[in-house]
Amino acid sequence: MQKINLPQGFSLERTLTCGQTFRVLKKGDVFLYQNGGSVLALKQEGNSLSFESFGKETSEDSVKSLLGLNDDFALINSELSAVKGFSGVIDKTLGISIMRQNPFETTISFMFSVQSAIPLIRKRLNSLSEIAGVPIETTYGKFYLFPSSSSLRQLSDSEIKSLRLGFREKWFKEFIMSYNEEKIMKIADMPFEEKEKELLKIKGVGIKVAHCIMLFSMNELSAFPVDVWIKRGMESLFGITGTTQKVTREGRKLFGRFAGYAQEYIYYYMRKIAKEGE
DNA sequence: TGACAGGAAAATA
DNA sequence: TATTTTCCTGTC
Repeated sequence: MQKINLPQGFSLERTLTCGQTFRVLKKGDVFLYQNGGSVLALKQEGNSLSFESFGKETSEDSVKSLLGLNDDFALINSELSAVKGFSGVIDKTLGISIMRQNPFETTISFMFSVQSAIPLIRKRLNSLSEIAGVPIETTYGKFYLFPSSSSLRQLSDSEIKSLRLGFREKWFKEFIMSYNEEKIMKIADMPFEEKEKELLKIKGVGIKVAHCIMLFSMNELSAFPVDVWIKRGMESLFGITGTTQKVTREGRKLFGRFAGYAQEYIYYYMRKIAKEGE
């Protein structure tokens, strides 16, 4: 068990459940989450984060990077609150950070997210992991690692069918069959525009999913994924409407280099309001 | 039970 | 090039 001092206001719960990632297992006040080939048991107590690693050992630096703890939240929030009409949103969404996830799992996750609500996405990803992933025993229960590309290639047709991916199935098959880790890593190192262009070449990856991949797994904090919630938010907060392309462009222009953080805040804020309205 | 939720790609103009 | 239509599954 190791401990990390957290930045002021950080919320593990909000960060893991705000929608940027899916395969989180909550066991009481402990969250199980994969990092590389190991499973982390994470627990926050005030400004302290304790973590225990199952499988391979995990360094403190690796946990910090995963959870986006190296981001300068004071700077980010001060820049974003300079945007007229936005500080009220920040006040209600404090503690969320942008995680730095694995591009392979992130691409599949958001490919699965197309025209789907979060519980369904989670179900698909968990089934996939149970079918083809390695189980890791922890003191909090079993956790399946996300499958490697090679084990996904070995799935039978009936196993893939059992995921009930619908029209996403052909994208998934094509992606795993043509997946090349070197190529993805090369894309991750490209400048923003080229990255976006390359990601859009993947079948099943449109502008929203491309921006999710860039923001959550390729260190592009200015990416601005636009889904229905962001459209609602941008309209009600700033009067910005239009196509996904247009809202993406205007959101990036409005918020600048930390637009991705603004996006997470808006997403969390809009969903929270929607829940409270029920 | 039919309406509704949710993005990408193909079709159309 | 910009707008419209089609694609699937799950939930209520």
